[in-house]
Amino acid sequence: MTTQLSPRRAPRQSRSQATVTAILDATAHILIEHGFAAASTNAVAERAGVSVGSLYQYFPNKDALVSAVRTRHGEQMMAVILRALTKAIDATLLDALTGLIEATVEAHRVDADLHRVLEQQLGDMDMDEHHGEYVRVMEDRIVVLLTRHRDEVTAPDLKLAAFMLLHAAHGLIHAVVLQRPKGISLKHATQEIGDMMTAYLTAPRRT
Amino acid sequence: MTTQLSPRRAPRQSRSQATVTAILDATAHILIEHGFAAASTNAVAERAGVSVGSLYQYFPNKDALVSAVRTRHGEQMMAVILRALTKAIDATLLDALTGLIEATVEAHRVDADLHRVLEQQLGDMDMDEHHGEYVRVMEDRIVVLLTRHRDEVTAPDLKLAAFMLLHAAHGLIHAVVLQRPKGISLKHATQEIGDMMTAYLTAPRRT
Amino acid sequence: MTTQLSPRRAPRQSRSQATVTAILDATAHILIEHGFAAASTNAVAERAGVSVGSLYQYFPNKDALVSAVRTRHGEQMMAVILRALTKAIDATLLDALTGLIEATVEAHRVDADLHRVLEQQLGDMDMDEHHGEYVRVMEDRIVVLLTRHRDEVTAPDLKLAAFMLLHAAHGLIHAVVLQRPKGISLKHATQEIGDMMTAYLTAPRRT
Amino acid sequence: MTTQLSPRRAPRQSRSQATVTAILDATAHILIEHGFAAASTNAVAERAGVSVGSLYQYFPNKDALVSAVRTRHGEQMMAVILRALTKAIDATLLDALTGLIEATVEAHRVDADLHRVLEQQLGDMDMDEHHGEYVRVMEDRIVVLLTRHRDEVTAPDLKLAAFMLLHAAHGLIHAVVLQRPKGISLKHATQEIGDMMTAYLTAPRRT
DNA sequence: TATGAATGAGCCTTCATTCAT
DNA sequence: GATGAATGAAGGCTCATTCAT
Repeated sequence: MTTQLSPRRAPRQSRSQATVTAILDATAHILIEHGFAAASTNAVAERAGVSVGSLYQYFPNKDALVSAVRTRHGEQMMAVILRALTKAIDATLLDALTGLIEATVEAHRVDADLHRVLEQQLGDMDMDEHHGEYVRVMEDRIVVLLTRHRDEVTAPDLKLAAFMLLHAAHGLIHAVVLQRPKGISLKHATQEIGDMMTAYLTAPRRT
Repeated sequence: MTTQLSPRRAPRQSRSQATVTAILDATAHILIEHGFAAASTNAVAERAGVSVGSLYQYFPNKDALVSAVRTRHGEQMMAVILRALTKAIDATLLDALTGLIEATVEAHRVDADLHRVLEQQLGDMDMDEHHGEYVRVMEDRIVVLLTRHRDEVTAPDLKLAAFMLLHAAHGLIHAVVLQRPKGISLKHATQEIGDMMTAYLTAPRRT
Repeated sequence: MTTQLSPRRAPRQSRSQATVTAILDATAHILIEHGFAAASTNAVAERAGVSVGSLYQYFPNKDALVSAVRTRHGEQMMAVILRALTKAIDATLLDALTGLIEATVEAHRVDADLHRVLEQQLGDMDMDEHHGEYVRVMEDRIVVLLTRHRDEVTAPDLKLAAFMLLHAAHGLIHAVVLQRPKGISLKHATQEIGDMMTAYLTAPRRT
Repeated sequence: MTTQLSPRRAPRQSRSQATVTAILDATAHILIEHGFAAASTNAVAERAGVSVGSLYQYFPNKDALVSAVRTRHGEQMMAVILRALTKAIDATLLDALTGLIEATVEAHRVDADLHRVLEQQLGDMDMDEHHGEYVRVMEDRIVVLLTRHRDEVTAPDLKLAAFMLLHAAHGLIHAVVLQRPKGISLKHATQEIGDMMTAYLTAPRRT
């Protein structure tokens, strides 16, 4: 999780770091504004204000470039979410869940459009080596969270419960953030998701 | 919901209908087996056993072709789901939900690979004109379903509840069907999703 | 040795044959006039009066194109030489040798410039799969020729003698044809080569 | 024939001389090991342990670089051959010829691979300004040699004889060294070439 | 002088689309 | 209508060469 690629406009930043960042930003921007098909290496280079040659100095090929954008985006999202997860250590189950959901919503909002584009166009390539790991990490963390509140949770299988939580919430957050349904405020939606999760976790179970 | 995409002349299925179907099938097949990048119009035409020229007789351009595949796929999924919704008219709330979920799982399973590929590569194009409509139709139907069981449902806002149901279930079904997590049977997962939905709908609400 | 690619302006010649020939000719021409470096696929296509696309309809890649040019050239040369070899069946040894040399000179003259360019630039690629075979065929034929005149030939090892003949003559012919030394007529040179070969073959051997 | 390609300042070998040598060596090495296509200026510079910038300090462009390699190689070969020619001053004609052939074989063997690569890729460039001169020098020397043995030589035109000798032997040596034919030892081949040359020079001439 | 990041023309190749047959 | 050869814009990528440090 060594995230060095993220924003950092601090004192020293090598020339090349700046160039790499510019290229990554340009790629993301074109991806968002014009889609994958328009993200030619020439277009990216031009928008980044560098030559194609320079682009290839830092990325061996186009796939690596898109991959890097995806990695950076994934790292940013994970960072936000894990921070929330850490902060929730001593909270109520509901508060913890709410915090996690809010963080995830926030993470998706950071770069909602990029997120949308990135979720597409990956099939061909390596289908994001990191994505699977992220999911696993989050499932584990949620299991830890649920374990800490074992007495309140009626669900027998915590691993299953974590899986359910994660993917139900993800589906909802996606719908809320990316489709921006009218008539439902983000705040309200977040709360409602928390309610659903809580209901699921604490509902009386059929013996 | 059985749609005819093109001129229809002969009783059962005209010559051209057959050609269109062949082209659509070929496209879907290549999409599934070799991915979007391999789905060139020439490749599609060859696999369909027609000339590129013929392909362009029925589809103005490649986008229209992929669009048609997506539309057909969407229609098939909708057909399955709506049938379940209709069948569930007189069922228990839980049975109705379970039936709906099962149907959705089934719909996704029908052509899981195509579904996956299709979820990618849309950004550029029209982002599925129909998809939004489908979602709306389903939300409406779910509202109808919930209304019929108004007394059991504690959720105050049925439109919101429908939204929640739809997207939470969708996220889960996607995860279950497309990622095929080990250790969780499809049947068990379906049931668990039903439980979550029920728990959400019938949980005691804070006043 | 099925040479179908050679000049033939006879009655029926399919459209594509003409196109292939045009491309091959264009390639040869550029190779001769401007060298390997200038023989870009685009340049070749333009000179051939077709589009790059068409070029790639007939040749999978640039290497295949150059390879085809080389093959065609080789076939043409072999045809000339083998014809001479066949014609020499009943001739004197000296006449046979002279005929062979004349034919080889002629073969080299056919497209001396192309020959020169082609002798270069092959290292990278397959180094002409055919070239080795050609050499072998010629050595064999020469052995046959020498055998027919066994009594006149003092050289003990005919295979070695064939090797010597072939490569000595080749070196000389190259020098004569490609460097066009002043002061030595082609005719005279050819005769002198014949003399050298005869001298070698019939010289008294140390026991 | 020891040539200094560049500014010379320090007594034995200046700093830059060493750099030039390193660059030349690197070029030759890459040419031999990976072929012309791989010999990019960047690759050469890297292997030489200098920067591209430095490379361009000593060679105005890539052609000049390859040219220099060719020149150096040619000089080395010439040195070997001329030494043999000088040593043969008082020898028998046969011994002189044999010595010359052996030297030439040796010269070709010194860097057979480089020789092979260098024989390619010249068309575009200056076609070796020196090569022609070398040939001329050698022809002259051979004429001198033959003159010294005028009584043994039946060939009337010594210039022509020298031409014949040079190019026949060259063709043979190339075949022997570069193609390494199986079944013929280098020693045996050298001897046979000597025999052919002698046979040619001393054969009875038709009046 | 040495360095090596930056440049960008140009190369090979693909593929959506057209149109003469 | 059907065919498929032909088209050529555009894309990914390389590499000789330059120039600010």
